Amino acid sequence: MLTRSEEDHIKAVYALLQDNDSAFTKDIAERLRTKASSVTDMLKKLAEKKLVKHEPYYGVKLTAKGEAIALQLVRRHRMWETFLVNRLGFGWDEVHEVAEQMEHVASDKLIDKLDAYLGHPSFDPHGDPIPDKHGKIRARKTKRLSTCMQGDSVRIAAVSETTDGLLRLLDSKGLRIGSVLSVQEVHAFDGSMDVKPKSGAAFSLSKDVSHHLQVEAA
Amino acid sequence: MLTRSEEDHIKAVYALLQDNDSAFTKDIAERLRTKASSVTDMLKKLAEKKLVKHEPYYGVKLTAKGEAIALQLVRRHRMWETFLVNRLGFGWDEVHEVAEQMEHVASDKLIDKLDAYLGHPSFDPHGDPIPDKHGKIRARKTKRLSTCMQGDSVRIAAVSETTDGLLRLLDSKGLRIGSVLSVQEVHAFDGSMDVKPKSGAAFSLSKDVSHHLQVEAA
DNA sequence: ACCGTTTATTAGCCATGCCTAATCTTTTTT
DNA sequence: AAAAAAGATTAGGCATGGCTAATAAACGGT
Repeated sequence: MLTRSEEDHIKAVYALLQDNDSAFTKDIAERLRTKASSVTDMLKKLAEKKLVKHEPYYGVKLTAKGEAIALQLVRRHRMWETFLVNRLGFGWDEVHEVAEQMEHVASDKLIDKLDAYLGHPSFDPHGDPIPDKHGKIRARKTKRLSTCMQGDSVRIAAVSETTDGLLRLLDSKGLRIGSVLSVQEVHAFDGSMDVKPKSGAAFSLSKDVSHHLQVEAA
Repeated sequence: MLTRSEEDHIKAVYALLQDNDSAFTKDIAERLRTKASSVTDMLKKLAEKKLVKHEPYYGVKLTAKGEAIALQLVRRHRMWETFLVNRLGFGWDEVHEVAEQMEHVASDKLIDKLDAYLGHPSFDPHGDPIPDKHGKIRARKTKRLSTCMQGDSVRIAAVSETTDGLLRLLDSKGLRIGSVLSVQEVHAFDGSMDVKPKSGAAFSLSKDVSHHLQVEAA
């Protein structure tokens, strides 16, 4: 059995490995609102359990076993988010904290039954893929909106940050998963871009925002 | 904020106070599968927080504040049990452990929404009352089947023990919440009684069983 | 190639929540 | 009433998972 803290560290490493190919002590500490020295200790412990490969001073990767655990946690987290939004009527900006607690409830049978109850969803309310029972993630070819060029027409597939602020900003502009928009202009100066939704007036998005929007060709 | 262990101790005290008018260190320890000395430490801590009144050597009671917390925990526990059985299709003998974990998820909004989603249930799958948002418990006039006399006709209202063994035994005899049965004979020797369900043949129940069946007049 | 900055690690401390063993209290037996 | 038993508390120890301060390694700019 893993402790809650061990699970949190594995999840943090997994999340960081999505963007970079090695995870660093400092970033893990920041994510967990803890200190680098605490993280070093935990990495040592997880390395002994063969869940991570830790090269001191050079960052950490997950072993196959560690990744499998991370995928289960991601599965549980996204499944509960789906339940909270689709069944209980929470807003997509309200569910992260609660799911963070629920994901640590350990029962395979529970998640299997929940999966069936929700109709075996492949994506959570933020558009992120839900790993299946065996940890398989349904592949999609998406890219960041920030990498798109003038004239591209795209559909929003996922929002890769679950802070209240970003989600509420999208709500206020009428953007949600599935929204289709075309890129009007990209400003080299600050990376901001003007986009026009299918119906409605064009508006501008900062690079901070477009960077976190995963889109697919529309 | 309370820790998980603090919550567990408060719940144990509450449960013991249902049957006796003071809770003892030894019994709390047994319930929590821990040792008496650990319980003493925790009681001291809870007493400082004004959640229990602890008279060393003479047992412990809950303060109003402590009882309010216990009622919230009971509410969460029974609400999740209801969800697991009524929505996810778990058997009533399978849900205790999982609910034990889920009850520690802290979010008032979550429980409010779950309450509405389940249709504001007043009783859980074992027939136990679910305290409302303010901790009020819907009163019923029930008694233990073991206190009934020959000729009484009663309906099973609740099962006051959530061990797999008892629940499966009831399942095997076709007994569930709402079952109606009449008392044929009570044996003074061992306290066992012969009962006859509305439809079907009579059978015998040991005192261990009848003691845990809460019934109301049918 | 060196020096300063950034990042990691180690060493040592602390709180929590558990434990065992020893020492009370209270209750029960004789 | 004294002895024994049962139960509760205290004293002291241990593992976990945090922390700060001190040290070590890697990196970036000159």
